[in-house]
Amino acid sequence: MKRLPRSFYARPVLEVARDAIGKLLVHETPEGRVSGRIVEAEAYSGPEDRAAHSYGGRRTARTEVMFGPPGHAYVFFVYGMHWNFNLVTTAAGLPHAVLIRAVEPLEGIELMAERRGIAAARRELTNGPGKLCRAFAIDRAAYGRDLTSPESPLYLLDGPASKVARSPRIGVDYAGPWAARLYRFYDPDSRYVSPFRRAGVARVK
DNA sequence: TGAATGATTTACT
DNA sequence: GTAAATCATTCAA
Repeated sequence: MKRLPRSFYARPVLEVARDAIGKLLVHETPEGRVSGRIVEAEAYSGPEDRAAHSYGGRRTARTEVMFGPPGHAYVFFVYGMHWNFNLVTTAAGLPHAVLIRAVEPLEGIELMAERRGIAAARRELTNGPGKLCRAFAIDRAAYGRDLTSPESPLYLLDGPASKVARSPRIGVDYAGPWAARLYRFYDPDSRYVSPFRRAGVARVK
């Protein structure tokens, strides 16, 4: 299997978010190799998107990597304890990114369980953006990493075709009309999709 | 320099 | 259902 090339990331952010479902996320660390099938992702299209960190063209040390070329990792820290992992997409100068919200564990499940401090069979292993970063040991060190570089221990592989459903994004109620947009993509058959607002997903306004 | 605040998770009631 | 945990980043002064 070959890691996904830059051309995968260098497309409109909604296409990348949709196509990310079913792809494989791999992280090789000294403790071992972990991988999983991406089952949930969200598109963020700053500077217009009020829900995006890059809204209004806000260019800071944190958002800087989103203004660079596609195929790099945007990793940020929230709520004082959780890391979130994004794919930088589209083109240099356009701060667009795809938040990876959930994966289905494939390899290194025991290592993930150890990092998470729960049983390997639990879906809580990787069914949320903060949880999967903990299980995959993704943190500040991964910020700005080129996912297409042969030397990068963190990368994406092609994966089996997947069903894809859409919904509004999670946790961005403050974003006004942008909160209603169907920018969240997920595999409706996966048990590892994040549990937030299960009922809300069916809510069609 | 200091205060406010999250693209969340977890443990409670 | 609600609330606490906990701190990097941001913005005002």
